[in-house]
Amino acid sequence: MAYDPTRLEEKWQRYWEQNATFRAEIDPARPKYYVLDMFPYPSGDGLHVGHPEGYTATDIIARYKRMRGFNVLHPMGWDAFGLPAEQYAIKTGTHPRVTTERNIENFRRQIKSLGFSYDWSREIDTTDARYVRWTQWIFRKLFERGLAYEAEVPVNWCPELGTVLANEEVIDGKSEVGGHPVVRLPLKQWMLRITQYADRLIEDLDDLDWPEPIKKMQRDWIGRSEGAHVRFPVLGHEGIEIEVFTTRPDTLFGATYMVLAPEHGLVEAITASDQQTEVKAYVDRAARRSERARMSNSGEKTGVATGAFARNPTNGEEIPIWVADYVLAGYGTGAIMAVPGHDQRDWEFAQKFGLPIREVVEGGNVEEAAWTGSGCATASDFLDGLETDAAKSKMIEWLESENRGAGTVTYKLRDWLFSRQRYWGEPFPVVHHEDGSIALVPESDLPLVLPELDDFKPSGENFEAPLTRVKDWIETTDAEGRRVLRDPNTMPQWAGSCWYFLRFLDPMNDEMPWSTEAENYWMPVDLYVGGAEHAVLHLLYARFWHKVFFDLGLVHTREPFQKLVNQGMILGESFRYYDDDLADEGKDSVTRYRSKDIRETDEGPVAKEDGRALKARWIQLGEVAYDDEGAPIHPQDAELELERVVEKMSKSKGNVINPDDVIRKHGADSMRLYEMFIGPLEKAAPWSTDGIQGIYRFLQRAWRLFHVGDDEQETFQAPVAGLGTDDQRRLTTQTILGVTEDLEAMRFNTAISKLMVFSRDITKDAPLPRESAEIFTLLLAPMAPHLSEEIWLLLGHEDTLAHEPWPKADESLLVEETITLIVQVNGKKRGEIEVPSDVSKKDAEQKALTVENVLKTLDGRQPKKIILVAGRLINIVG
RNA sequence: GCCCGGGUGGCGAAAUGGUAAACGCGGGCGACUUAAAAUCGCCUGGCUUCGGCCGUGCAGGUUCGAAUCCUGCUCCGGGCACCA
Repeated sequence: MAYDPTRLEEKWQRYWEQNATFRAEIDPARPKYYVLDMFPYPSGDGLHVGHPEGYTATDIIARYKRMRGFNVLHPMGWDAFGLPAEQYAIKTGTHPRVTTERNIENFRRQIKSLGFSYDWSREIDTTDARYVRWTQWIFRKLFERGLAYEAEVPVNWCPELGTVLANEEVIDGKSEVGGHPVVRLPLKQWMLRITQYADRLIEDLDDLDWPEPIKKMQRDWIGRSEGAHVRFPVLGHEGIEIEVFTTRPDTLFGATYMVLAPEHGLVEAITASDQQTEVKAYVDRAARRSERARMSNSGEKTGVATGAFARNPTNGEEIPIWVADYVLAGYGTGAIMAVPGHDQRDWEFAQKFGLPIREVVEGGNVEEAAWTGSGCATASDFLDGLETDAAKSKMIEWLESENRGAGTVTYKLRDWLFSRQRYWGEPFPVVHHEDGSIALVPESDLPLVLPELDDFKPSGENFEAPLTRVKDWIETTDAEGRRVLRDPNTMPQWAGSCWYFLRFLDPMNDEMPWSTEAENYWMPVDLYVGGAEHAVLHLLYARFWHKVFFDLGLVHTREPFQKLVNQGMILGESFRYYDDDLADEGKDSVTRYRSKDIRETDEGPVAKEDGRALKARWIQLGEVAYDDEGAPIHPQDAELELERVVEKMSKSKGNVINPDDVIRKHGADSMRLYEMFIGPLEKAAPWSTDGIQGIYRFLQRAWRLFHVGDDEQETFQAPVAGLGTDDQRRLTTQTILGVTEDLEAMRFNTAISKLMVFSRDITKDAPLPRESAEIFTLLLAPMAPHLSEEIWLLLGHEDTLAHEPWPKADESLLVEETITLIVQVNGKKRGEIEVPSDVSKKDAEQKALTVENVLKTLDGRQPKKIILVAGRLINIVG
């Protein structure tokens, strides 16, 4: 039989399933290894080639670790609540549950077709009532601990989506999903007190084996800063003080004015009567300006004086109080002391409005720019002469002893806005009493399931969730028969993914979310692989919940994910041109442009010729035509040359590769190997339709190592008995060492290249020996499991190779009697010499100096110095 | 603006102080074939007066020796962005 991936892959996938080959059970006698993928949201588009990249990497590690004797937990599931299903429901009336089930079905089929070694008996679905029950159970715990609370907060309301979004889900004033505009308004919402864990979320990063940039992004996101709170009394308003936060208490003597954010609560109270109109106008305007507009002209400072003054507590100076939107209401206290000498923003503001600038730290020239570095304090009374750090401490001491302020820590991280005005999510397990108090739904009543609904539209105008309309669900009675209201909000999609890695440990448990026994054995996750887009959101939220579980005694590790790897994106090759059909009318008179005839401007692409506005267009991958030189051209217009662009795959760009097609044509093993071969896992790389051919050829060559005859009449040929020649044994040993090292370091691309070298050279001078044949099959198995299992069977083994021990290398075979040394003169290669492997420096030198080319280059000069690098080279300096 | 990551053949890439370009794609030549495909073998950085010379974004530096370490610049990708 010729190599027929479809036949083999179906056969072995069936075998693994029927024999439960990858079922994982707790076994205290063996070391465990938990390897996890970020589980997918099952979208309607199905899998794209990007998904299997990370899944293949974890699968190779899972299979490799099994062969190394580990008890491997490798599960898969579905993060299935989410906006797309709900939006599809709004459009078509199809219930999200129906869409979700269909999509899961398709995802499962596709993922299974790649032959991953998941323990499917542990499959979970976050929308399953048996799962939702425990998500709600966890919410109860959060509520009981005071970590969940309701608050009237300014939220990001997205009219288009009809819901609020977390700060993290808003990018440049637009929703991360769909790019719809977002406005700020105050609403009552569920919040989770993640800020209480801010310090631990920073500190515990230190011991994690994560990419440094991801750790840094998390630290920056939490944004811890140390400083002081200082209270400034307002003149003429007995008892009113403005509290500010500063990281530079050492510059207090340089504070020459103060600024309140427009939203600050004291603005109205302190504004002088003759400034009322102006201040009110400014505040109103700031409220109307979206976050985006405020940021876009960040350079230009605006503001207005309140006419009020405050007293600087250190020197008694009276300083003016302004209102300006460069001070953010949500950070610190929403008010600042302005030190224009030593803060660039204050400096710019002071320049524009003619406020005094004073130097209180030496080191710069405050006439020209703010000096934000450290230095000796000056013009600061009792701080004079102290270095910045000492001055800070001294000032905090003074503030505390005078009761004017105190040292403190502030974070950029806000509490987590945890409710959404959506249908397709977990309902909150709470009821609201008529007196406004909140009670938890008793544990025995969980899960609280979603009521049925026909119309999924958000009721946009009142900022209400769709569930508000289900009166007979919302209105209910509690155990004592009192009328109570359920909460119409649902949890955000993050809720399910905050703890799914724990549910995998014990997915059928209906007594507890997971058992202590399972948690003790399996946790933490040893390897977690997923996209870098989850660097802050998912990973921060999941770490937060995990720490709460730790405090509750539900888990025994501080951190859930010991090692994290971000896989790079697989990019697509697309073919672009431009036209002037801006309104997409498809009219006949459209003019098309080659990429070289356009120019990018801030407003978008324009024609170089006449500057008219253009729109980018793409030709679908399969429809591109080629001219005689092989250059891509428009299928209907041979004159129109297309531009090859490597970019993220998307439907609109026509560059999406469907894994089903790839598997049909070349098989799952080829797909797996190709994705691992195109480059380092962490790096983005373009999909190449030609490239997979090379991998397919390699697998065919591997197959033919064990077969004779032509395509029609190929029969298995058993390897010859024994260990083979010395060269064969050496090559086999080198391959074991190389592949093992590469797999340990997750360098799959170089591991594959070593197997290619083996398959090319092993039969060069002698037929394939059994020893090498078996070793090769086992080394290839984690990467191309279907092909390897079939060969293993042909070699006469009855059982799967999934639990065969990993080959051991006999390193003594690598020791050679003679080696080749490179001979360099002044660092340049001039020849080679054969020497005994334990050659002395003297002997090597003597021999090197007989090489004709070396003598010629030296041209009679005496060697000044000789460097011998054992086993590699000898360098003669002369 | 600030902070990361990166720049090596026509392309994906190897090599992290010691022979630059392993492995693969693409291209060329040859074998097999009536022919083609498939397969197998060899060649494939540039220049060359055939001795060599040049070559890892650019300019310097450290070193016997630098893609690798250091300084400055440049371009590309990502993150953050008035956080006091």
